[in-house]
Amino acid sequence: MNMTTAEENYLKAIYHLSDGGKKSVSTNDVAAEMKTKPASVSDMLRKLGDKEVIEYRKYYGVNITEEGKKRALQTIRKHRLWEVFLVDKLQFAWDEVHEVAEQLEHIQSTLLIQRLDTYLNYPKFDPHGDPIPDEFGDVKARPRVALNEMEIDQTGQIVAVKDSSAAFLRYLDKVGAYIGARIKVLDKVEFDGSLEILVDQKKTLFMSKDVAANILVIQS
Amino acid sequence: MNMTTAEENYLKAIYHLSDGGKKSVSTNDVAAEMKTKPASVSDMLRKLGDKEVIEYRKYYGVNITEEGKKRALQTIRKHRLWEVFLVDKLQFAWDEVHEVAEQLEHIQSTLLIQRLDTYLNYPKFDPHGDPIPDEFGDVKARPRVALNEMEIDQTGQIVAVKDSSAAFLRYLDKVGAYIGARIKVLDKVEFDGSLEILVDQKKTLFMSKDVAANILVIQS
DNA sequence: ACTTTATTTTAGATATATCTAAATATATTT
DNA sequence: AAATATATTTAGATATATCTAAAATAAAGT
Repeated sequence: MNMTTAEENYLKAIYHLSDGGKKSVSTNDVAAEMKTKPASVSDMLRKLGDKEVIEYRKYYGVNITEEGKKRALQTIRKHRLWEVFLVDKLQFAWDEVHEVAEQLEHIQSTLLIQRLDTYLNYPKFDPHGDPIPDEFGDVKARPRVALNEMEIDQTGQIVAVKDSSAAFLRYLDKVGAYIGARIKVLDKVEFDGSLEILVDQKKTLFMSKDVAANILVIQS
Repeated sequence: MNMTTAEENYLKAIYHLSDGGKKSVSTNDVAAEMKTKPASVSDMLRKLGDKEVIEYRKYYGVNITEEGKKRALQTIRKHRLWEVFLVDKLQFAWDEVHEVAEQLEHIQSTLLIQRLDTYLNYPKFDPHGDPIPDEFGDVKARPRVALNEMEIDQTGQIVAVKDSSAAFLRYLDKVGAYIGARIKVLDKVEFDGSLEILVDQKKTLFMSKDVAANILVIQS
């Protein structure tokens, strides 16, 4: 059962919005994510329901099925492999690749993806640090480390905080070190363990060892 | 003015059938080439005519315009660059690449094609020996050599004959050495200059120096 | 519980790309 | 020049993917 490009894109959006199938997703949320109208989403949900990649109850939103999850992960796998190709081989910057990868992910050829994977030497993470599912849809979770444990020149992405008090989150927000931010350790002061951090390739900030110890990072 | 994948494919077919814009092309011929019905072709020709990439007079077939030629050549350029990528980098066999390249050629990104061209080291010919147009649509003609002048292990494609008498063409047809056939010189006999030739990677045949001298080949 | 608000679906369009069947135009034959 | 054959177009469907406007349903507030 083949899916059109539009169907693949909707399924991917539902997968992401549902946090990998954990939550159910509303029509309105899908419409916002896809930058289209709820009416169009209703049409598409009916179709995806018919294909049994989602479970669709009218007026009550959708849940992705196991089959749907598998298919979404295959599309994500293709997207991220192409991103690695564009950055590693064609010298794209990591923020230039998304639009092109959105197109490339819909190319249909199992052989192509196998060969590309081999050619790229079986990468486990894309240029944004996101994990690449294997051909069975399994994802390798990247171990999280506290920011203060990272070495100079190492890069990563902020994924969580240990201390989630409002005051701490306000501070993080203020300095731009939000969840999802790309960071690089520019310097570490031996005396007090404080760090100099580059956030999103533009903003530099200093933080104490205690603050850094509360920020969890996946390395890339 | 953007074109859909279907429009690009029709335009490419018309470009090939018209021999690069030299002849006009009939609706039926396009239908046969596209493996579709003449009625569908009529619809599409009207649309391509509106976009001024072809000149369309009802009941009298089409001629491709200069703008249409330029666009067809860009699609061909992309197709052939992707073929080089698939063969050189991903280890595809030259007869496995067409279907995938048909999809890849429609990816829209000028930067992607520039970078791919650079990455592949500006190839001038694809794995089938066909020339790759440059970004302005200019094509480097590959010099043609007589088959008897080729060395052992050299490969190429039969593109023309010097003696085009019916008898000679009948002979070529009989042995499978038609225009467009891929050939490889397996052996040359020094005594009489006769050759052993592999045709289309399957059929071996022997031919005299005189016959070979009348066959023109582009090398690949 | 009833009313209001927000969300979601349906109905009816539009645009692309295709088809079959019927009509029409061109080309060929006698 | 009329009849026949071939090629081509038009008319009317179908399927996908989208939209707007109206109707229906669910959720929230009083």
